[in-house]
Formats: sequence, structure tokens, C-alpha cells
Amino acid sequence: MSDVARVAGVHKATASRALNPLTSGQVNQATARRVLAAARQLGYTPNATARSLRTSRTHTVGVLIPDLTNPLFPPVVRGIENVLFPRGYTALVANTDNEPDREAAHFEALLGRQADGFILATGRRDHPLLVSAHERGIPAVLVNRGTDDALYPLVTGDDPAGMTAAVDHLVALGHRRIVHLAGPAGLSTGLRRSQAYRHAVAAHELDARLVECESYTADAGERAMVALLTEAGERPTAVVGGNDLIALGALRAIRAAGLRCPEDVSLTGFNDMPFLDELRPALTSVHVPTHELGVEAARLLLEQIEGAPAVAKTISLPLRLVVRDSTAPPS
Amino acid sequence: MSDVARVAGVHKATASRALNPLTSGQVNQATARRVLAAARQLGYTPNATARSLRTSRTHTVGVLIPDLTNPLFPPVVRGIENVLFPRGYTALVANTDNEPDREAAHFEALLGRQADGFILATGRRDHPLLVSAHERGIPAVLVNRGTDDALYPLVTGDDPAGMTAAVDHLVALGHRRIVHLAGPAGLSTGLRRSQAYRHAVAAHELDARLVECESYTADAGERAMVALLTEAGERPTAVVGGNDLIALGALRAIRAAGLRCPEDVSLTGFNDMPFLDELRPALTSVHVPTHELGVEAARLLLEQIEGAPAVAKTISLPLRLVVRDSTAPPS
DNA sequence: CTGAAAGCGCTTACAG
DNA sequence: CTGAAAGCGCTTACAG
Repeated sequence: MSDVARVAGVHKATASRALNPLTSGQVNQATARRVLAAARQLGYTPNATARSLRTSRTHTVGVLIPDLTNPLFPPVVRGIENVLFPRGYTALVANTDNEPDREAAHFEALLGRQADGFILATGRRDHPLLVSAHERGIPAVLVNRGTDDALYPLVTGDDPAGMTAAVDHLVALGHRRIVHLAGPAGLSTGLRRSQAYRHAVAAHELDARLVECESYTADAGERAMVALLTEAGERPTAVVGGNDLIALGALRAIRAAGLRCPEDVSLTGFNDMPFLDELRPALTSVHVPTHELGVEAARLLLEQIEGAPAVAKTISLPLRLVVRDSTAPPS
Repeated sequence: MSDVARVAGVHKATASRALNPLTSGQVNQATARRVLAAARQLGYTPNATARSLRTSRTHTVGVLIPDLTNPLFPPVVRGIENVLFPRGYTALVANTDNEPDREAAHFEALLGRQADGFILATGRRDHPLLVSAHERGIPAVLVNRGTDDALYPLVTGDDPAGMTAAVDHLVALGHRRIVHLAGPAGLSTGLRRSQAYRHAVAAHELDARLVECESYTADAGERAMVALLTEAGERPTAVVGGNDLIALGALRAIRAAGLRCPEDVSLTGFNDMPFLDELRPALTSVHVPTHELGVEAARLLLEQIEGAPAVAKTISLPLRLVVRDSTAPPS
């Protein structure tokens, strides 16, 4: 920047003002033009590090997700990026694998890099990191998964409505024995969907039957379904997966047991991850607007960074059931 | 840090030396312990911004990918992160959507943030950005897709070997009319795989027949397959997709035409993206070790950042054909 | 409208 | 082994 100032024949303070859109009004138009020209000529790129040190704003936000490899998260991250980038922010994405140590290590690293705020999509319902962040006045927003103590805004899908839509659909098809392969109760989505399932079946005066999976994975879903199929008692005619991966695992177990979907067992997923359409049978699922989740979270975070207080409100985005080929009337 | 120094009763220069593992040897052990204790007590986190300004190293690398939502890239990014994070680096991931303007804008933004280096997985074979980066001595590594001018190291799958394995497999099953639904020739993978396809069929003294798709998407694959099926001449008995998405689109078109896979048309993909196993038929594909690609790229970048020259070598990782249910002898 | 000066929080050659 | 000082590249109150 000193070079730019010299070429333009002004003091570097003036160059700084001319180059910053917010302060360029304080500078004579002709002078500003000269500075801009000099900057272009020299191929000048402002040093964001120096700027940050001076202003104590890095225009950087930390995004903590469990695992980028889970198809739920890439669209969330893109939604976040799409609102952040045009406003001059960049996202530092870190994968925690739902391990508290990794999460804490990344959180510390991001704090050291002076992130202006955080978006957390990580799972546990109980979250010591957040308490200390809140005490320190650090802006943050939660996506998809809440914590028991509401300290920060949460952007999430309307899981109860989505779960109700899935159960109602199965009941309308004529199913009476509808089992829920639930996500871990230690995750807020797992708990919330399980509760919604109980309410939904109760509303139809059906019995709740629920198997908790160890994790939101196909393998866990397969194990749970195998266990369910070897249990005594009448076989269920419909299974509601806690998410799509659990449903995929259940599908494997259904086939391995020599059963057909949807003829013998109807099956629904949750999240509507990509390529469900290409499966045979194409999987009925509850669509979650993941991109919009990211967009809303980024907006709320930006508001906080710009001074709005961290209100622990919840923003629920509507979900919709996408009916495909894995659900049919019981035979 | 001044606070830490005061509490420990030393000058901040000494505190700085004690806190940095590389310089803590220069400090009396007892003094160092006092500083560490003070830092812990105050909950001190070093300000990476200030450090960067002083050392002109941000421990940050820019990762430019086309689209995080393409299942090829998340594992690459995780591989990158897995080597970067333990070494104190973080990745700034940006999506370019293969648009030159977006790419240039992100590149500029990352340069302004003083990224220590770049990993580029973006597509075009011709790349003005890279030329200017190279002139400026900026460390960089390419992943998966190379450029025509070799300026930087490239880490990629051994596409020719993968393509040859796919064609050989189909020939061994008895296929003679094998078509390639190619990726765009403007992308280096598209060109490279097409060439390998031509060589592979020529080696079996078969005619090459190739349809170029507009992009690496299911829709483009579907359009290309529809066009192919409406052409005059003998219908092919096997189709080699330029990637899995193209193959998925081809599968749609095959079905829409009332044909069965693999009975009427055998089909292979490329990349072996997640969940191909769950498709019916499960798709035969060439497995690309995406995580390893990211790991190797990050290693090479770190070497450059630490002073190694940017040698334009190519590192080819082995690929292997995963045979599933979408390929069978012609009927 | 512009300049001169101070300072953001570190690191590191230079003395001692 | 430790301290005092300079400086990384910006921004911004304060004068003029």
C-alpha cells in the first residue's frame, strides 16, 4: 500500500481511505481515481491479515460439522458460503467426527484465528464449548441439531411435522404395525424425531415400537433391522428410518431376510439425500431443505456479528414428504 | 500476551519464546513453566492474525473445488484436512462451480487472506490464474484434473489404467460394441479418459464410438444416451460412462427406452462414488482413491510451502475396477 | 480533503 | 537466558 500511495502521490492514509468503499467518500474524487489506478497498475491486493489485526475483524467464520462426507452437510456448507462470500466473509470448515476432543481442538484453533463467529452443526445435546463461547460473547448459530440449553439461535427442519407426514402417509396406506428405527437419543434430532413418532402413532391409536440405532449410519440401521426381524411377535409392515442411511441399512437387512420392499415391508427415510431417486425401489423420504438451512444460519450469524444480540430463537423450516416407490399398501 | 508476561513476571519477548515450541528451548525451564502456567491461568489463546502479520505465514491453504455437492470432492477435502490440521494448517474451501469469474474472485480473496498455498481441483485444461500464480512463486498443487501447461505437481488417479480395466472387463464378457459416454473434452479428465478408451478398444481391434456429454452430470448423461439410442446403426451392448453421474443418467435413458441393464446394455461408471452399491443394479465402476488424492496433494503442498521448488511432476494413484451387477455378458 | 502518528499483537535480530 | 526495540501492513482518531 505504501507503493500505491507513492505512485499516486498521496500519503498511505489517503490511499487506504480511497481503497475502502466505506471511506472513499472522504476523499476527493480525482485523488481517489488516481489511487485506484495506481493500485490496479501495481496489481495491489490488500493484506487482509494486517487489516484484521487493526480492526479485530477477520471476516472469517468457523463452520463445525461432523463429517463432510455425510451427504447432509455439503449443501448446508454451500448455503452458508453462498451468503457469506458476497458479503466478504469466508468459511473455515472443520470436521469433528462427533468427537469432543477433535471438536474442542478445532474450536480452539478457530478462536486463535480470530473467527468472527461460528456455525455449529455438531451433534451432542450437551455442549460445554457453547457455554464458554456464550460467556465470552462469541457470535454463533446452531444448524440442524440443537442443545438442551438454548443459548444460541437454532435453524432446523420442522422434524415433528416431517415425522408426522411420514407416519400419516403409512397409516393412509393401511399400515398398522409401524416401527421407528431411531437415531441416537443422545443427538437432538434423534430425540426429537422419536418423540414425534410416538405422538404420531398415538394420534392414530397405534402402538409405538422403536429400536434405537447406535449411529446415523447404514451399518447401524442394518444391525437394528436384523435385530427387529429376529424378535418374536408380529413382523412390522412398515419401517420409518431415523434418516436415509438408517433406511438404506434397513433395506439391506430386509433383502437379506428374503423379504421385498415395498411388498412385504414399506420403508421411509429422512433427509432426502441425493440419488435416492436412483435406488430401486426409489426411497420415500422427508425432504429437508439443507441449502436453505445453511443460508438462514449464515444470515443469523451475520446479524449477530453486526451487533444483534444472540437470541436463542428457533427457526423451523418446513419439510415435505417425497413419496417414491418404497411405500405401498401392506399385502 | 502482555498480560501473560506480566503475571509470569517476564518481558513479553520471553513469554513469546516460552510459548512457542520451536523457541522454548531458548528459555530457562523454570521461567518457561511459569509462563505456561500464567497462560493457562488467563486462558490465553495466541492471536494467529498478529503472528501471521509478523511472520508472513498464515498456516492457511486455499482449496478450490468445483462443487462440494459433487460426491467426488468431500473425501478429497477430508484427506486434505486430515494432513493439514495436525500440522497446524487450516483449509479455506471455496466452490467455483467451474465458472472462471467465481474462481478468479475466490482466488483473489484467498490471496488477500495471505493463503500460504493452494490446492486446485478445478477443471479447465487452460488456466490463466495458475500462470500468474506460478510467476509470483505461489505454492500450489493440482488434484485430479491437470492443465495443458504443466507448472505445478498434479495428483491424480491413473485414468488410463482404470479405463483400460473397464474396457477389458467388458471385452472379456464378450462385448464388441462398446460406446464411451465421455466427459467434456475441455476438462483434462474428459480428454484423458477418452484417449484411454480409444487406445483400449483399439487394442482389441474394436471400433471406437464416443459421445461427448456437455458436463459430468446425470442430465447430460441421460441426454447423450437418448441421442445414442435414437441413432441409426446397431445398438451398443455396453456403455462406459465418463463418470458415475453420466452412467446414472444413461441408466435412466436405458430404462426409458424399455431396455434392461445389464441384460440389454451393460454399464460402467467412473469414480465409484458412495452408495453405488445400493443401486439396482449395483453399478460397476472404477474406484478412485479420493481420500488418498487429498492426502497426497496436501503433503506435496506442505513440502512446497516449506521451501521445496514447484516441480511439475505427476503422481498417479492406482485405480481398481469394482465389478458389481450392471455388467454381464451380452444376450 | 489530506497528512502525521499511534497502535493492533505478535516475533526476532541485536545487545547484554 | 532475558530485555528493549523495531516492524509486519494496515486503519483511524486527531490536527490542520
